[in-house]
Amino acid sequence: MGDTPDVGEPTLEEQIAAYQREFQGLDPQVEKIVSALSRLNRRMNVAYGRQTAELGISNAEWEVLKALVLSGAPYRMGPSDLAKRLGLTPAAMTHRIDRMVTEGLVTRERDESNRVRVIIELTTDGREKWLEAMRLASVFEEDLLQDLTPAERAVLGEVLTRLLRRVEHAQPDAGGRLSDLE
Amino acid sequence: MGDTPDVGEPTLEEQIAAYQREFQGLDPQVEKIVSALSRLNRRMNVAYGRQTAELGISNAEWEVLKALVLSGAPYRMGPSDLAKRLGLTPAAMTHRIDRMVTEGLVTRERDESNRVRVIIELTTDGREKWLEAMRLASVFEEDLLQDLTPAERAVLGEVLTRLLRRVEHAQPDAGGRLSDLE
DNA sequence: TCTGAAGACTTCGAATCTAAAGTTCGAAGC
DNA sequence: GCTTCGAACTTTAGATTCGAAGTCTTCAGA
Repeated sequence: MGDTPDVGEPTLEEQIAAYQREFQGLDPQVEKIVSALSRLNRRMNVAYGRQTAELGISNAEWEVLKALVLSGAPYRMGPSDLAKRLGLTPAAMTHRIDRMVTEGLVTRERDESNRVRVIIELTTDGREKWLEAMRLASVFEEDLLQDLTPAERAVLGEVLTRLLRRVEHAQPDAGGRLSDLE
Repeated sequence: MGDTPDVGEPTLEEQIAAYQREFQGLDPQVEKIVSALSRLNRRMNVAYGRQTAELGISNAEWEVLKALVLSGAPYRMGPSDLAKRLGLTPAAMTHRIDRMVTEGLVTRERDESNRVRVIIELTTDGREKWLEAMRLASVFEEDLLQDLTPAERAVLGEVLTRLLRRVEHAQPDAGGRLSDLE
């Protein structure tokens, strides 16, 4: 359980070695960074999923609560805005909202000034759930970064932000060769 | 659709500010690192998805090809090993293999020495697809890290590996408070 | 040999997502 | 005023997944 989480999964080092063996001309350092990023994110999502499950909500529902809270008071958004924010189709958003309404996490009502629009609003209960989830998540995150020195944290934050900007601002056929991502 | 998962998405800085506003007692630097990690990974997966789509395979199929290639020649694995490796249920693995067999990426045959077992083997075509996908992926990854100095790459790789180890070796009720992750 | 247990895979049903078609409402033009 | 177009949301059909039940094979013990 603790020591060998994934029975079939090779260690990061074994995986890098396998890449070198099967695909020539790969920079091991680049592959190490990319593989570690991917694995780290996967593990973190598993951890978040466990924590939110303890609160009786799914990871999907947590995403919706997060979007609503971060939009600021009065914690209202339309389904299509939520869908864009979460990267879902409007259809999936409709269903997800259905569930969350029956669970009392959000309310759905028509906008009286424009009856085509629908307003999704966070309930007090939904906001409480988000706060509880955040308390768990923040403890987890602090623990995760516990062994990093202040200097390491600073460098990590700066470098990751730079990489993110590079991916986000990638222009097709411009400076870099990165695909257009928007 | 999912091409623009972020039309309504706030910038990283805006999101950190929103967290500070809605949840007291959060370390902005920790949140910055965690948020950047999550976003970066999401963008990268979108990019990988586009590249594999160009080759006529899905991201899911790419994962299977990767597991088989990295297992080394003769590129054979059983369905349950593949399922463990990919984090799927055996049921999902059965269906995914079905598709890939009809597409000629892998073959499925019974193990004659133990007729309960099934052997999934990469086809030449499947191996070619993986190689093409790797060529695209490696170009993307090199471009992504292009602006990082050698020193930054070294620190990033080392720090990410350390974080990964911390998550993977987390002991319930031991040194850290991280939950058991598998 | 026979029988029961365990293992490996598949099948079945429910849940969730995407893509596309459908519905309702609002706004612009004739 | 009527019509048409477009926007916002919902509905429907198909795909993929998980959890649980089912099938087949192997192995150990009576």
